[in-house]
Amino acid sequence: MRIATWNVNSLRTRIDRVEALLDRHEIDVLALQETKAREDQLPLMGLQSRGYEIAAAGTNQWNGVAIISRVGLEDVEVGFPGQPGYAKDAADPAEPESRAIGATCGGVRLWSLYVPNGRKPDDPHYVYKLEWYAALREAARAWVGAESVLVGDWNVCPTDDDVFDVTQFKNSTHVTPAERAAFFAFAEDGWVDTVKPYDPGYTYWDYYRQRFERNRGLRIDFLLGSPSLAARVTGAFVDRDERDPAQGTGAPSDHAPVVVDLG
DNA sequence: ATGGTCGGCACCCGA
Repeated sequence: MRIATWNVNSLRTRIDRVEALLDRHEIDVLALQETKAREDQLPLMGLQSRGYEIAAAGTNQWNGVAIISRVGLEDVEVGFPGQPGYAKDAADPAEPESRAIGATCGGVRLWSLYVPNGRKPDDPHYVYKLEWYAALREAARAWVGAESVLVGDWNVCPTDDDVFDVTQFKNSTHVTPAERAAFFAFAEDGWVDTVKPYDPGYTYWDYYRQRFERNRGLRIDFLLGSPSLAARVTGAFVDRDERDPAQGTGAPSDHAPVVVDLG
Protein backbone atom coordinates (compact mmCIF):
# COMPACT_ATOMS: atom_id res chain seq x y z
CA MET A 1 0.00 0.00 0.00
CA ARG A 2 1.24 3.47 -0.90
CA ILE A 3 0.27 6.45 1.24
CA ALA A 4 1.13 10.12 0.74
CA THR A 5 0.67 13.54 2.29
CA TRP A 6 0.58 16.91 0.58
CA ASN A 7 -0.12 20.46 1.66
CA VAL A 8 -1.86 21.30 -1.62
CA ASN A 9 -2.54 25.03 -0.97
CA SER A 10 -6.06 24.95 -2.47
CA LEU A 11 -7.62 21.73 -3.69
CA ARG A 12 -9.81 23.47 -6.27
CA THR A 13 -6.92 25.38 -7.85
CA ARG A 14 -4.80 22.23 -8.05
CA ILE A 15 -7.31 19.43 -8.63
CA ASP A 16 -5.64 18.58 -11.97
CA ARG A 17 -2.31 18.24 -10.18
CA VAL A 18 -3.89 16.05 -7.48
CA GLU A 19 -5.35 13.70 -10.08
CA ALA A 20 -2.04 13.60 -11.97
CA LEU A 21 -0.22 12.83 -8.71
CA LEU A 22 -2.55 9.94 -7.88
CA ASP A 23 -2.06 8.56 -11.41
CA ARG A 24 1.70 9.13 -11.58
CA HIS A 25 2.51 7.36 -8.31
CA GLU A 26 -0.48 5.02 -8.03
CA ILE A 27 -1.23 6.38 -4.58
CA ASP A 28 -3.76 4.44 -2.49
CA VAL A 29 -4.32 6.98 0.29
CA LEU A 30 -3.57 10.71 0.00
CA ALA A 31 -3.83 13.09 2.94
CA LEU A 32 -4.24 16.75 2.03
CA GLN A 33 -3.81 19.97 3.99
CA GLU A 34 -4.76 23.59 3.26
CA THR A 35 -7.55 22.38 0.98
CA LYS A 36 -9.23 25.81 1.24
CA ALA A 37 -12.54 24.25 0.29
CA ARG A 38 -15.76 23.56 2.13
CA GLU A 39 -17.38 20.17 1.68
CA ASP A 40 -19.85 21.61 -0.86
CA GLN A 41 -16.90 22.93 -2.91
CA LEU A 42 -15.02 19.66 -3.33
CA PRO A 43 -14.14 18.74 -6.92
CA LEU A 44 -15.29 15.12 -6.87
CA MET A 45 -15.77 13.91 -10.43
CA GLY A 46 -12.22 13.10 -11.43
CA LEU A 47 -11.55 11.44 -8.09
CA GLN A 48 -14.66 9.28 -8.14
CA SER A 49 -14.08 8.23 -11.73
CA ARG A 50 -10.66 6.97 -10.60
CA GLY A 51 -12.21 4.92 -7.81
CA TYR A 52 -11.37 7.20 -4.88
CA GLU A 53 -13.53 8.25 -1.96
CA ILE A 54 -12.91 11.52 -0.16
CA ALA A 55 -13.55 12.74 3.37
CA ALA A 56 -12.89 16.40 4.12
CA ALA A 57 -13.35 19.00 6.81
CA GLY A 58 -12.66 22.67 7.08
CA THR A 59 -13.39 26.10 5.74
CA ASN A 60 -12.06 27.85 2.66
CA GLN A 61 -9.31 29.52 4.66
CA TRP A 62 -6.19 27.68 5.85
CA ASN A 63 -7.44 24.93 8.01
CA GLY A 64 -9.00 22.49 5.57
CA VAL A 65 -7.83 18.87 5.59
CA ALA A 66 -8.91 15.82 3.60
CA ILE A 67 -8.24 12.14 3.03
CA ILE A 68 -8.59 10.57 -0.43
CA SER A 69 -8.59 6.76 -0.54
CA ARG A 70 -9.17 3.91 -2.97
CA VAL A 71 -8.70 1.21 -0.29
CA GLY A 72 -11.68 2.10 1.89
CA LEU A 73 -12.51 5.09 4.06
CA GLU A 74 -14.08 4.05 7.34
CA ASP A 75 -14.65 5.50 10.80
CA VAL A 76 -14.12 9.09 9.64
CA GLU A 77 -13.53 11.42 12.58
CA VAL A 78 -13.29 15.22 12.30
CA GLY A 79 -10.95 16.52 14.98
CA PHE A 80 -9.14 14.38 17.55
CA PRO A 81 -10.36 13.96 21.14
CA GLY A 82 -9.39 17.00 23.16
CA GLN A 83 -8.36 19.06 20.13
CA PRO A 84 -8.29 22.74 21.16
CA GLY A 85 -9.88 25.51 19.12
CA TYR A 86 -8.67 29.09 18.86
CA ALA A 87 -10.89 31.89 20.17
CA LYS A 88 -10.22 35.23 18.50
CA ASP A 89 -11.40 36.99 21.65
CA ALA A 90 -13.23 36.17 24.83
CA ALA A 91 -16.63 36.88 23.27
CA ASP A 92 -16.08 34.64 20.22
CA PRO A 93 -16.37 30.89 20.36
CA ALA A 94 -13.29 28.92 19.44
CA GLU A 95 -12.91 28.48 15.70
CA PRO A 96 -14.09 25.16 14.26
CA GLU A 97 -11.74 22.32 15.00
CA SER A 98 -11.06 21.39 11.42
CA ARG A 99 -7.32 20.95 11.25
CA ALA A 100 -7.40 17.19 11.69
CA ILE A 101 -9.35 14.38 10.10
CA GLY A 102 -8.91 10.68 10.77
CA ALA A 103 -10.03 7.56 8.95
CA THR A 104 -9.23 3.88 8.65
CA CYS A 105 -8.02 3.06 5.12
CA GLY A 106 -6.95 -0.43 4.15
CA GLY A 107 -6.62 -1.39 7.81
CA VAL A 108 -4.39 1.58 8.67
CA ARG A 109 -5.57 4.36 10.97
CA LEU A 110 -4.46 7.61 9.32
CA TRP A 111 -4.73 11.21 10.51
CA SER A 112 -4.32 14.14 8.13
CA LEU A 113 -3.00 17.01 10.25
CA TYR A 114 -2.38 20.68 9.75
CA VAL A 115 -0.58 21.88 12.87
CA PRO A 116 -1.34 25.59 13.50
CA ASN A 117 1.37 27.84 12.05
CA GLY A 118 1.97 29.86 15.21
CA ARG A 119 2.64 33.12 13.32
CA LYS A 120 5.23 34.66 15.71
CA PRO A 121 6.77 33.38 18.96
CA ASP A 122 5.12 36.26 20.88
CA ASP A 123 1.69 35.73 19.26
CA PRO A 124 -1.22 34.01 21.02
CA HIS A 125 -1.31 31.65 18.02
CA TYR A 126 2.08 30.34 19.12
CA VAL A 127 0.69 29.36 22.53
CA TYR A 128 -2.25 27.76 20.75
CA LYS A 129 0.17 25.80 18.55
CA LEU A 130 1.93 24.32 21.58
CA GLU A 131 -1.41 23.46 23.21
CA TRP A 132 -2.50 21.77 19.98
CA TYR A 133 0.71 19.72 19.90
CA ALA A 134 0.25 18.62 23.52
CA ALA A 135 -3.38 17.64 22.97
CA LEU A 136 -2.49 15.68 19.83
CA ARG A 137 0.23 13.81 21.69
CA GLU A 138 -2.25 12.81 24.38
CA ALA A 139 -4.85 11.64 21.84
CA ALA A 140 -2.21 9.79 19.79
CA ARG A 141 -1.29 7.58 22.74
CA ALA A 142 -4.56 5.75 22.09
CA TRP A 143 -3.44 4.89 18.54
CA VAL A 144 0.29 4.10 18.92
CA GLY A 145 -0.38 0.45 19.75
CA ALA A 146 -2.16 -0.16 16.43
CA GLU A 147 -1.10 0.30 12.78
CA SER A 148 -1.43 4.07 12.74
CA VAL A 149 0.19 7.01 10.98
CA LEU A 150 0.10 10.74 11.74
CA VAL A 151 0.73 12.67 8.54
CA GLY A 152 0.72 16.23 7.36
CA ASP A 153 2.19 19.68 7.78
CA TRP A 154 3.70 19.83 11.26
CA ASN A 155 4.99 23.40 10.88
CA VAL A 156 8.25 22.62 12.68
CA CYS A 157 11.87 22.05 11.64
CA PRO A 158 13.00 19.45 14.20
CA THR A 159 16.75 20.01 13.68
CA ASP A 160 18.97 22.66 12.11
CA ASP A 161 19.49 20.29 9.17
CA ASP A 162 15.81 20.78 8.39
CA VAL A 163 16.26 24.52 7.69
CA PHE A 164 18.27 26.02 4.83
CA ASP A 165 19.70 28.67 7.16
CA VAL A 166 18.67 28.67 10.80
CA THR A 167 20.21 32.11 11.37
CA GLN A 168 17.40 33.55 9.24
CA PHE A 169 14.87 32.21 11.75
CA LYS A 170 16.08 34.14 14.81
CA ASN A 171 12.70 35.53 15.84
CA SER A 172 10.57 33.02 13.99
CA THR A 173 8.42 30.04 14.71
CA HIS A 174 9.25 26.51 13.46
CA VAL A 175 12.70 26.34 15.13
CA THR A 176 12.07 27.31 18.78
CA PRO A 177 13.11 24.82 21.48
CA ALA A 178 9.50 24.50 22.67
CA GLU A 179 8.21 23.57 19.20
CA ARG A 180 11.04 21.11 18.66
CA ALA A 181 10.42 19.54 22.07
CA ALA A 182 6.71 19.24 21.24
CA PHE A 183 7.61 17.37 18.05
CA PHE A 184 10.23 15.07 19.60
CA ALA A 185 7.81 14.16 22.40
CA PHE A 186 6.05 11.94 19.85
CA ALA A 187 9.22 9.86 19.48
CA GLU A 188 9.21 9.27 23.24
CA ASP A 189 5.79 7.66 22.82
CA GLY A 190 7.06 5.36 20.05
CA TRP A 191 6.20 7.34 16.91
CA VAL A 192 8.77 6.93 14.13
CA ASP A 193 9.74 9.33 11.30
CA THR A 194 9.10 6.92 8.41
CA VAL A 195 10.64 9.12 5.70
CA LYS A 196 13.98 10.37 7.03
CA PRO A 197 15.93 7.09 6.54
CA TYR A 198 14.96 7.11 2.84
CA ASP A 199 14.77 10.83 2.03
CA PRO A 200 15.79 13.50 4.57
CA GLY A 201 15.25 16.37 2.10
CA TYR A 202 13.18 19.51 2.32
CA THR A 203 9.42 19.36 1.75
CA TYR A 204 8.60 23.09 1.57
CA TRP A 205 10.08 26.06 -0.26
CA ASP A 206 8.69 29.56 0.15
CA TYR A 207 7.20 31.12 -2.97
CA TYR A 208 9.39 34.20 -2.51
CA ARG A 209 12.94 34.76 -3.71
CA GLN A 210 13.23 31.69 -5.93
CA ARG A 211 13.66 29.54 -2.88
CA PHE A 212 13.03 26.30 -4.79
CA GLU A 213 15.48 27.11 -7.55
CA ARG A 214 18.13 27.78 -4.89
CA ASN A 215 17.02 24.79 -2.77
CA ARG A 216 16.47 26.98 0.28
CA GLY A 217 13.69 24.98 1.91
CA LEU A 218 12.37 23.47 5.11
CA ARG A 219 11.54 19.93 6.14
CA ILE A 220 8.18 20.33 7.88
CA ASP A 221 5.93 17.62 6.39
CA PHE A 222 6.15 14.29 8.18
CA LEU A 223 4.58 10.85 8.36
CA LEU A 224 5.02 9.51 11.89
CA GLY A 225 4.24 5.81 12.11
CA SER A 226 3.39 3.67 15.11
CA PRO A 227 5.96 0.89 15.69
CA SER A 228 3.90 -1.75 13.91
CA LEU A 229 3.25 0.52 10.93
CA ALA A 230 6.90 1.67 10.78
CA ALA A 231 7.95 -1.99 10.60
CA ARG A 232 6.03 -2.26 7.31
CA VAL A 233 7.74 0.69 5.58
CA THR A 234 9.77 -0.37 2.54
CA GLY A 235 10.58 3.05 1.07
CA ALA A 236 9.75 6.75 0.94
CA PHE A 237 10.46 9.85 -1.10
CA VAL A 238 9.72 13.54 -1.48
CA ASP A 239 8.27 14.33 -4.92
CA ARG A 240 10.33 17.44 -5.60
CA ASP A 241 9.30 17.57 -9.25
CA GLU A 242 5.76 18.47 -8.15
CA ARG A 243 7.16 21.62 -6.48
CA ASP A 244 9.22 22.62 -9.55
CA PRO A 245 7.69 25.77 -11.10
CA ALA A 246 9.18 24.71 -14.44
CA GLN A 247 7.01 21.58 -14.51
CA GLY A 248 3.27 21.26 -14.79
CA THR A 249 0.64 23.90 -15.52
CA GLY A 250 0.11 26.95 -13.34
CA ALA A 251 1.75 27.66 -9.99
CA PRO A 252 2.74 24.64 -7.91
CA SER A 253 1.92 24.32 -4.22
CA ASP A 254 4.68 25.63 -1.98
CA HIS A 255 4.93 22.10 -0.48
CA ALA A 256 6.03 18.88 -2.18
CA PRO A 257 4.10 15.62 -1.70
CA VAL A 258 5.73 12.99 0.52
CA VAL A 259 5.15 9.32 -0.35
CA VAL A 260 5.61 6.21 1.83
CA ASP A 261 5.36 2.56 0.78
CA LEU A 262 4.10 -0.17 3.10
CA GLY A 263 4.87 -3.80 2.45
C1' DA B 1 14.63 45.99 8.06
C1' DT B 2 12.27 44.96 3.72
C1' DG B 3 10.40 42.49 0.11
C1' DG B 4 9.28 38.89 -2.67
C1' DT B 5 4.50 35.30 -4.27
C1' DC B 6 0.59 32.74 -3.69
C1' DG B 7 -4.82 31.92 -2.52
C1' DG B 8 -9.46 33.28 -1.36
C1' DC B 9 -16.92 34.64 -0.32
C1' DA B 10 -10.30 39.29 -1.84
C1' DC B 11 -9.24 45.29 -3.26
C1' DC B 12 -6.55 42.70 2.53
C1' DC B 13 -4.65 39.16 5.28
C1' DG B 14 -2.46 34.90 6.33
C1' DA B 15 0.56 31.61 4.47
